[in-house]
Amino acid sequence: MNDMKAGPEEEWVKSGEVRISDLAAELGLTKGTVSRALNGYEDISKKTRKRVMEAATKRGYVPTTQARRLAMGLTETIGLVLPPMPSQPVNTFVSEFINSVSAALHLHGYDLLVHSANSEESEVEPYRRLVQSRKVDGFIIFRTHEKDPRVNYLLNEGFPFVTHGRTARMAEHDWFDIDGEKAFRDATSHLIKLGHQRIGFVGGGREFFSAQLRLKGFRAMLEECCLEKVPSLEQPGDLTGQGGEIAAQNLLKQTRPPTAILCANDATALGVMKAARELGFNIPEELSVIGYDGIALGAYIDPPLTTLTFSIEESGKEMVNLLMRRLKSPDLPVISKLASAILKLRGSEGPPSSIQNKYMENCL
Amino acid sequence: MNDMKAGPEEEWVKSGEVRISDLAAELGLTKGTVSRALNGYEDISKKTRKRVMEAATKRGYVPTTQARRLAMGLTETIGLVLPPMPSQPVNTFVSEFINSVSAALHLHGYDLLVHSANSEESEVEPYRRLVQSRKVDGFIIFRTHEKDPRVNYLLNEGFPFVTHGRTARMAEHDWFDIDGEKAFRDATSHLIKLGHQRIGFVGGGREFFSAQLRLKGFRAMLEECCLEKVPSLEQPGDLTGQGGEIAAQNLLKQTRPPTAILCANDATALGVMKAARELGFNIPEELSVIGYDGIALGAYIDPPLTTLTFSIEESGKEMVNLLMRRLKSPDLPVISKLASAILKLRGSEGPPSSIQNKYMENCL
DNA sequence: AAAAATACCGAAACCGGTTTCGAAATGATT
DNA sequence: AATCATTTCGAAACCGGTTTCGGTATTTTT
Repeated sequence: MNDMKAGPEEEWVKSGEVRISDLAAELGLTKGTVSRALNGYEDISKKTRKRVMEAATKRGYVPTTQARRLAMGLTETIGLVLPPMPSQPVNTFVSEFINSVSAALHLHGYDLLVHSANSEESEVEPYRRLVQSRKVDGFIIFRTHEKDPRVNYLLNEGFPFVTHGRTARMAEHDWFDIDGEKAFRDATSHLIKLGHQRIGFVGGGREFFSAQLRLKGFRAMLEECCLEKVPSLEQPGDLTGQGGEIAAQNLLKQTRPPTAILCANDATALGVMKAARELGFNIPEELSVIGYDGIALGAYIDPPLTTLTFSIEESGKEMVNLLMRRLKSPDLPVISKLASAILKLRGSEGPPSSIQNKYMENCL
Repeated sequence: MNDMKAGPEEEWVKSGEVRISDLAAELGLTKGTVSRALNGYEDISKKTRKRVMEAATKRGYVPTTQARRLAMGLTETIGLVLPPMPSQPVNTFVSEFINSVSAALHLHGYDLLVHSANSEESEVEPYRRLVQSRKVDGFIIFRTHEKDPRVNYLLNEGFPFVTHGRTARMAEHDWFDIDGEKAFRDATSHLIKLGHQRIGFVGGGREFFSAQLRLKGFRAMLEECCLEKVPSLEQPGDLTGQGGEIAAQNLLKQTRPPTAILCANDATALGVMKAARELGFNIPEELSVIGYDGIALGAYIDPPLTTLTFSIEESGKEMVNLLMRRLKSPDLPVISKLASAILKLRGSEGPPSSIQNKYMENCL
């Protein structure tokens, strides 16, 4: 009576009511024959196949996934466990990543199971549960640690997975990563060419391998340009805005504060900028800041955040490719892919206010 | 030889190798008996039950999820379809939401299947596929439209779901929502009390019901305070930073620009602030800006963004509760829950530079 | 035209569980 | 001691598909 606007009333059977046995009975065939007809087996005559397929589309038959998967002995599902979210999640990365992974998996007929990690239990526990209950065929892991218990567990189990980021055992598993070392070499080089000589660095937690590599790139470029390494200019962080604030305070309250700060990610950079403002530093005139991640938000702040950026979509796609390959042939040799980040100049960096290039002439 | 550091070598059976039939054979029982023993049926003697459970834990038996679900005729899986991401996703909301939903589902033994929407196909297509292939028992839907094709489809199918946000057919389905109308009444009232009389509004797309309700709250409070409604001060947006920029330009280039702008979400607010800066408006002295969402990043910009905020974790939890109830008893009457947002003052609003309270005395 | 090869489909086992039903063993009742 | 009620478990069907194997019907070969 009152649902006239609910759209055109097509002659519509409710979805998912017809089983393969119904179809078989209707056609005077057996389940097996229908199944083979639909799955393109060669031992079915063209005539019957056509008959079957027409009946299938007409009746809207779609195989029950659970049953098919049970029979075939696979789940066609990939697990992704969200790390416990920090209290201040600036994780625009995560949703984009999930999106791209999910889309890429879909092309292969796979589903994405997203599981949240309970921070009270061990990090590997969710993985253990998913493996034991056979809910997934493989994992996508991100935010790797150098010594990663998840990686250890899965390697030990011989369970397929791909990581976003390297680990101490990267020779033993497939991985995809952004070349953070090169990225930070580039960023550091950029700052040096602008004339900076005292450059600060705010890292991620020591547990994250990627953060270490970024630090490594930073140090390498300093050395290459004959700039002395000042330990007090290297501050630890935790990849959050708050961590950035604290680190920046430590840096800027020094007697000789840096004229530029490199940050392990954008959230950190935002914290650094906040602290800098509060301490009266103008950005970029008195302090250059560069982040890492390329979050869209960075373009909207003042000044827009210069950052190292990469394609999350590509990351997801590549990782899925690696994983699919592994699932198909578990014994293939381990491979990996290293993509590079690009420096997106947006305005939070510039030449230092007082240029003193006394060391510069020694280098390029 | 070289894997000595791979952790203590426990005497460990590879996970997931033992089936219920193995267990049964080992115990001299049948599959059925073992199954009933493990599932707490009353017709199993305490002695056997104990024997079975001990053997199960000893051998590390965990039932294969696929098989159990097939037998029981349910998937214990909830689907969540990500809307096609705008090119500039400031979607910190999404990852937090996924996280909280996933965690809540886990408490009920349910899994979360995250599916990405292909922007080239119809919005309901992913839902249709998931329903037909019987991959999920229900859906979590967010970002509802007033006339939402997804809702129409699922209602028509009689398929369980809960929405985050209301729809035109909200009387027919369970929903959870934030009271955006009240939120914007509050925010508007706050601005009026500060002395603002020309207040701009940047909405979301007209397709989003929530954006309409926010507009409604804005208008209602204006009227309540006897401020005239100026159509040109209501600008459409699209919930992105870019949309905010354009809308702000339209507002601020008017001969009598507003002294405050309310935004349908934080991303929009960031775009507004950017445009305002570029047009030479000081925030908050010459222009107050208020957003909606409470994204953590808002605290790190300059000035920190005042915003309407709510608990995403609570949202996820409540929605899962509603959905679980529905799955248990499909015929229960529809219920809904309305939570309220709170105005988090951070600094992007203040009194207008030139206060002209000529209308104020008529009202509270 | 008989024999051999091929095309095509039915029957049945299987994936790994759950659940119903009935029978045997045990205990309680008269 | 015979009858009845309970406890306890085995047997088998079932969930909805896939896949192997073998047997007709048909075609090809000689």
